[in-house]
Amino acid sequence: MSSNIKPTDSELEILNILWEKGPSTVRDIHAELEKSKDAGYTTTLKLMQIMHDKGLLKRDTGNKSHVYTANVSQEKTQGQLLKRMIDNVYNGSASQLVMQALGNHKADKKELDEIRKYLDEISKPKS
Amino acid sequence: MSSNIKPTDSELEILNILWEKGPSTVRDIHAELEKSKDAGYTTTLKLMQIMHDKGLLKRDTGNKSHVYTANVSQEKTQGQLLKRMIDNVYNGSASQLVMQALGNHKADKKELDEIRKYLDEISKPKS
DNA sequence: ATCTATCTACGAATGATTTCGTAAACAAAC
DNA sequence: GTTTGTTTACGAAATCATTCGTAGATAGAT
Repeated sequence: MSSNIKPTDSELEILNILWEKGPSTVRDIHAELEKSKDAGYTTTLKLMQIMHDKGLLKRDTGNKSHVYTANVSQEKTQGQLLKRMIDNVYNGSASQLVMQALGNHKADKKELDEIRKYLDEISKPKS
Repeated sequence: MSSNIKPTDSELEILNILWEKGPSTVRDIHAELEKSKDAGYTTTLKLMQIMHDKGLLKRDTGNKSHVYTANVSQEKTQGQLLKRMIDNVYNGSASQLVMQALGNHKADKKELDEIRKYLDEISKPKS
């Protein structure tokens, strides 16, 4: 596999911002990060440079301020982390994870209905 | 919070074995671990000593071979890790995690029915 | 052209995890 | 009691993530 994604927690914070906001400079990301934690600017810069080295980000160096973009999709990353979680924490049982997620986080009625609908859909033999 | 559990991957492997097998010596754990990876005996020992220092394990030093037991429950640990995952990876949306888990890991019919039953149960106003 | 702001690059310190070698304690067998 | 094998304890190396200081490049304003 060329793609075995395992971002750290800090890297995930940055990816989340990039997924939501789209292409951003270090300054942009740092401004967002500062809302919830405090870190030095060069810390954020270094993190993003490392992520670029790892292939998690790509960047456009055309301007003075480089513009970074996520180089991994949100869905694929979520999927990989989820699979790791199911394997390592739930011993391979996705349904057990699902039930614990439903139980602990009291989704509201609308969400539950949505899930039910989704269940029906994937149960249908024909699309 | 006295309990903010964040075991590393290696620590989780050991916890999984202890949860399944119950109280075990370092030798026991190491024998299990060797089935899937190779690590030195003293590596396993050191890991378990650190886990004991952290409060993840408790131990009985009565005999020559100390007997270790998990000092955190499987459910609580799963719950904490799951919550962290929902917050950090799914931006707080449990239902989105659920749907991706259902979609990617094609649970079989029996599992799906089980989940549906569970859904109905937690939807009921009265227990 | 010079000054000022900002940005990148680099290197190093810190801290945590993982690994393992070595020594000392211990028990069982001889 | 001495040897042999197993166990614990300790310390240190190797790796990785995180943090930040400093230097040099760059663009814009005066």
